[in-house]
Amino acid sequence: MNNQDNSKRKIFNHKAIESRWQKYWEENNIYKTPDKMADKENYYVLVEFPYPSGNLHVGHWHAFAVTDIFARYKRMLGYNVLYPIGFDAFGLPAENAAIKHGLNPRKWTEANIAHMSAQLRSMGAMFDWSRKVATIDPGYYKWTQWQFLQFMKAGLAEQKNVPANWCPSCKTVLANEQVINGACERCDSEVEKKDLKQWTLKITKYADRLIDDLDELDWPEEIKKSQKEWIGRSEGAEIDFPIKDSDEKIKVFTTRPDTIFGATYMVLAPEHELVKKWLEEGKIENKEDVENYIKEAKKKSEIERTNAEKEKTGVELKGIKALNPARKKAKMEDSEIPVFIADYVLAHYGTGAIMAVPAHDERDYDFAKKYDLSILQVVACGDLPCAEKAELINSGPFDKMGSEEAKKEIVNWLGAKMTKTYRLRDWVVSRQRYWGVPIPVVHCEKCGSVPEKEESLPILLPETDDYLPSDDGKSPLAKVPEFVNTTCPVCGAPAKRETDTLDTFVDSSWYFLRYIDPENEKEFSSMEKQKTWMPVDFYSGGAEHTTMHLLYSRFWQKALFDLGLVKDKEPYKRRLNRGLIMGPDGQKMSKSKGNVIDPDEVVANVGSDSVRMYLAFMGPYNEPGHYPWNPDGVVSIRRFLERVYGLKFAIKEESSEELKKLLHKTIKKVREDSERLKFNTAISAMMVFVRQAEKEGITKADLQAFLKLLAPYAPHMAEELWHELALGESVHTQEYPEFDEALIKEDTIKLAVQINGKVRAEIEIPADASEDEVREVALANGNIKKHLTDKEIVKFIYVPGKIVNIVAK
RNA sequence: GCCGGAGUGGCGGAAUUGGUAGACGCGCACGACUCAAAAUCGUGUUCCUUCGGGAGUGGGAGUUCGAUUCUCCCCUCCGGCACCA
Repeated sequence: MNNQDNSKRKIFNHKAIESRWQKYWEENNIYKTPDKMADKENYYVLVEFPYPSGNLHVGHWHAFAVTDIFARYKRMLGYNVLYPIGFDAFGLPAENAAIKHGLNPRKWTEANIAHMSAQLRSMGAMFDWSRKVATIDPGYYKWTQWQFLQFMKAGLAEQKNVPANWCPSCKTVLANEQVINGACERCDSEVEKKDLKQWTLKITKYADRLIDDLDELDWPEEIKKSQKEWIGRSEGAEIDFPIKDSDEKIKVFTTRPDTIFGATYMVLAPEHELVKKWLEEGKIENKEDVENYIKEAKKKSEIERTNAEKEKTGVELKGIKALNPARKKAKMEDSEIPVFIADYVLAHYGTGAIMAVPAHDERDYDFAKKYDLSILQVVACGDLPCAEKAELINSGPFDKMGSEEAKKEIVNWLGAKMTKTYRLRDWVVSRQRYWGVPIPVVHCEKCGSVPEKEESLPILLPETDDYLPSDDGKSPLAKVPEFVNTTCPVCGAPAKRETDTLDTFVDSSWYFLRYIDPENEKEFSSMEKQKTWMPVDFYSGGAEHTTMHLLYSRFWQKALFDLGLVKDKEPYKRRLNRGLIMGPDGQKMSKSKGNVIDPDEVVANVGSDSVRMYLAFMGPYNEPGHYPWNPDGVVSIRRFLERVYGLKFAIKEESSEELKKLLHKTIKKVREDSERLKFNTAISAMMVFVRQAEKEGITKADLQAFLKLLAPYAPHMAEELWHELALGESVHTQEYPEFDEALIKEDTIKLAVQINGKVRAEIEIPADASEDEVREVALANGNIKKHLTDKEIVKFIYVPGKIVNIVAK
């Protein structure tokens, strides 16, 4: 047997305890969350809902079980806490499984949801299952379609030609956010650029607000910064450069209009409209060279083209000359400048054309050197090329003016305008795959692309057995005639349905609004419910969603806000990016590495409480570090819980003053650490307390207080002991214990005494001792005396309650 | 290249406003128990040491009575952006 008499730990049967209390909680509806409770404030704790894959993994436990600690803690503090659960259930894995194993994606997904739900219940989390949401339910996606229609009517959703990212392996387009280093986010295949007609959402219209509204959010700075950089706002001017002997103009975007007098040539992207036009009109003398260059540029992948290391190439458009508008207006020499095409200028950024200022831009400098173009310094910033802002030179009327001032002055003087440009592209939401929400649009020969009637929603995803995507960019839905052939909702003539489905990130852009009103058949989420729950108070999720889900759903919320459909312009008040659990070898868990930890197995061995508490103990929850799973670590938490269980045999009538003090210090520490998500140090404090209580015994009242502290961390164990000690209904409906400030204060304190910054002694003094008293005690100390022999005290420093430092020579 | 964040024992980590660096846990060592092992309990555990001490939070300088904490320079790792005009 594991339990000998010398052990204070007591083995418990975690399986019996878990099933007993999980059943009890369910039968008594402990976690059913009302929309309103008298004299309780609502608090909404959210975790990104999972994709229903085959099995729960450790990452799911880390996400849901540890956040559950926080939710339970808030609940005990007196909030009416909503902690919902659901499934983000459309998406490629189901479809790929269907193709590979001949399964039905809906059946496959629903089976996974059932299995995962059972696994999730084993966590003993305070999920309110009555609010469960799944994006594949017609009752849910009806509203996804409905919101899409509202966006369409508001001009926020439109079908247009875009340079789309095509994944040749998934055979669908992807949004920019879903292309990671030129590869598909899902399958890692290299993504191709194709011009395709796709449904897009106008997220770019919200670029400024998506940046500016970040300021009000209680989010980690690194997330805000990443989003800002992803949106990539840059402020500058749009300036027209006239073409010589023509009415045409080249519009450029520049952040440095102050350098315009040094623009000695221009560059257009090879795809620029004007190049096409001039070629057609026969204005370009070296037509063949130019056409060849364009062809070559097309062949290169995006990654090749945007590699800064690569030597710059380009071709001059012979027969075309542009005029530098500033030099011309100031009647200066050399206002006529050559025009090039070069692939270092990108068609989809700014205006697709630049004024090149080789003296003050490294890229332009390299290019000018290579093609022997003139380089003219116009800012006194040092050795060329230099981009620092400084006083202007060789700039006619603007000489001696500083860069910043000159920017505005020059733009004004030229009659140009200041403007902003963004890296962010519109969100391409159509997917050429089966397992998603059908886009509720009908294409009619007469009426064009028209929205479905709202009363026809949901447009159900049809049953089929051919899920194979095709190379021609058509969704498998195109192969289901009963689905495709319909009538126009406007004129009633025969028409064809849109066959693309929506990106799953659309489904997840509003799920938190459904949790608060899951049964509503009239609205996607009523204003009334929003008033009680929104915005989300605390949102925990993975760092990988920073520029995907987190950005999309903020946009979605803002778009709904503008339509008067939601009450908040931001969906999430506080956001936390969680860390990652690694394999025992410190590597990312993967089947091929054989370092995957199966939570079911560990839970079977040591119990749910041990697993959730170990995951909370590994490191600070609010720092997205990488924490290796230590199999011995989870066992150590189990040992801790056995000590806790053993405390019921250590109950005595009266406990020591010391233990009482320790209890109140522990309450303070655990409470504060839980609030700041430092569950690791909260657990450490509980361990210290338990060690002491075990040693000297504890009163029932003190144990009761401790169990309340433990309850959010080890809900089953806390409940078990609560009932064994006959303390009342459920520990989880109790109020959080308060600490007594008077008990935390010490009468005497231990003080380190340093000589010249080195600790030489430790003295014990009354907490309210005066400096003179402290000095007396310190100088009387034997070791201090010894170290002060032959030395003169220069200075005596006493920082009350902290330290004594004696400076001696 | 630019911008963030981080770097602390063998390992995960702690140190809330500058005040005894290494809490708590893992691992390891020794002891108790045992025929023995495991388990358990106890003790120790940053490094060096002539046992007086000395060094020490990536490296180097600085401010301070005192620096993991503040300032400057450098190195490494992680993340975001990157031919973005």
